[in-house]
Amino acid sequence: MRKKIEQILKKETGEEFRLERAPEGRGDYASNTAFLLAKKEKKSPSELAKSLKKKVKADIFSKVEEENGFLNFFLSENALKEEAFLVLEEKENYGKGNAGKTVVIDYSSPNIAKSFGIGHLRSTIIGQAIYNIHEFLGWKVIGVNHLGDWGTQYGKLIYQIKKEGKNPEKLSLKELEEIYVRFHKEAEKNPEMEEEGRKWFAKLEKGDEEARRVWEICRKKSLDEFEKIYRDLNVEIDYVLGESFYEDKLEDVVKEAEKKKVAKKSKGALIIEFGDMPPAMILKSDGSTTYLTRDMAAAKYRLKEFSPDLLIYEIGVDQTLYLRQLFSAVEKMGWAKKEKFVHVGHGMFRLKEGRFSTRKGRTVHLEEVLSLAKKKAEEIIESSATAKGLSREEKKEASKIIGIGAVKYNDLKRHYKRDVVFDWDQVLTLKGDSGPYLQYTCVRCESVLEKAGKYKKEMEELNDEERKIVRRIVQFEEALENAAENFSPNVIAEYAFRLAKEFNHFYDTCQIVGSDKRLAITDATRIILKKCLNLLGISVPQKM
RNA sequence: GCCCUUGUAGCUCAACAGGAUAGAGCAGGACCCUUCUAAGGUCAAGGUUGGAGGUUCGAGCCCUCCCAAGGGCACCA
Repeated sequence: MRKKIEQILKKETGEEFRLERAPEGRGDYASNTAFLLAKKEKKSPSELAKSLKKKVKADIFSKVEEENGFLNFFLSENALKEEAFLVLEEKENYGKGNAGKTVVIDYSSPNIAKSFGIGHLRSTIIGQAIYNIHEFLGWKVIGVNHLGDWGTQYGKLIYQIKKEGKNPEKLSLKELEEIYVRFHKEAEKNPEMEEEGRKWFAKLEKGDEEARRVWEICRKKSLDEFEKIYRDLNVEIDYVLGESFYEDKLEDVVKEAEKKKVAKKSKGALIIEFGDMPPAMILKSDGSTTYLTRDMAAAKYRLKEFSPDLLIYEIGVDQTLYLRQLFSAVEKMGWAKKEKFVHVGHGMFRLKEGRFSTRKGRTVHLEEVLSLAKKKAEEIIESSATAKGLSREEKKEASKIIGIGAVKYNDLKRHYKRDVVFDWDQVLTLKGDSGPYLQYTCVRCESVLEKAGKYKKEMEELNDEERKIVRRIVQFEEALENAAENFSPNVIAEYAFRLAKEFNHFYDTCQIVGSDKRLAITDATRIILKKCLNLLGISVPQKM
């Protein structure tokens, strides 16, 4: 809608317009074009705005006003209605794009031999939302789970397992994590253990049978566990291409880097220098590879295999420097321009008391969060009047959808960039600005529509309440676009919350059943809200 | 030490390119269920956008300095 109007305005006035949402009571769209022109032409903005106003004739507007240099555009009733009917017609396809480009998204990417911590939740959920949004806009999207399944840490783990004489088959992920923690504790006193760990990783890289066997077991166990969590979270990642996948591609990368003189020797290791950043290593002095070597191989592979227009890395902000180095290294190698790469660096979870720390026992396991959220939803659903009549099975299913929705939304409503202070009360909120609030509003629409039965797709004159919601519905595409451009699912979350809030107010003040126009508005609201939630990876229960 | 990021109501967060009166939720206060789902709604209260300068017709957003917090800086990933 906005783009359409911008085009019309350009045609009629010959000027570039960049519309923004108008403040309450000042129409539907506003423009500051006159101010921008005023600077260039040294004229008064107000004068310019007035002369621009005269040129605008499109009947998509009911009126155009000039106020202190701003131009305020009021959409005509017809334009609004037509757009609302379009929603009803196209349903869940309303707003679908046809970008025709390809994007590879690296997200979730947990480390193996560790339980899935709350830390990986953000990458998983935000990554999936960005995936959904791009897909809906017509991108070909390839999701990659860059599993952390290779590296010295597994040498250390194998060493410690052997030292403790444990049978890896019988260890749970939690126990593996504990063993790894013990290694670090002991290594503080015996630094030579670090060397042992590195040796075992070198063995692993050379294909040592024993090292290989233990590693395989750990990997398999982790994958099984992660699968379970992904299923719960309703997340499906197209490819699991862990770091180990690139094992046989690393030598080529190293050789190519040497040949192209991108890398050079330093203190027995092989490094890449950048000038504006500290150097990074691709080969350690003992000849084993690093994280960067594998990520370079991964980038090369993705570029070749998928020919993407864009590569998104949804990884914590603590990796910012590292990823800048990676993107720069890829460019130095001549594989792609670094502008093709984007790091969506989400802020880290923290506790009020400080950082999460496995060693200090300050951890929160995702499983625990999800099960508590489900439990709380279950309690509310039991005491809820509106969920009466649900069977026990249905209640259980609904609590699962609601609990998980709450956890996801709590994460997605924030701007990805900022740290999150982990607070049980907030994660488990089922009221107010929360996932369940949106789900509830959706279900509420559904319930009203069901009660009303069929309605005629007609709309007579809109009153203020009705108009307000239709205006909001029309803004959906803008929110969607904004979310995609900035890799910010929170824009959609916020938009959906606004719509839900306005709808609930409308619901409270207007009798819906019995009015075709109001039923049409309710239906459109339902479609858009559900779409928003789906894009965020949140399902809606039948009843709640 | 160097580099990056952040600072908005008591708490947790929004604010779409630098735009008009800075918006929500939670907590606390006063109300609304014999009308369509009260996980809802209404009203009131809550702010010198960390501080000081500057640029601009206009600054939470841009620049400089200061303060505070977080993160990163070669054999972890």
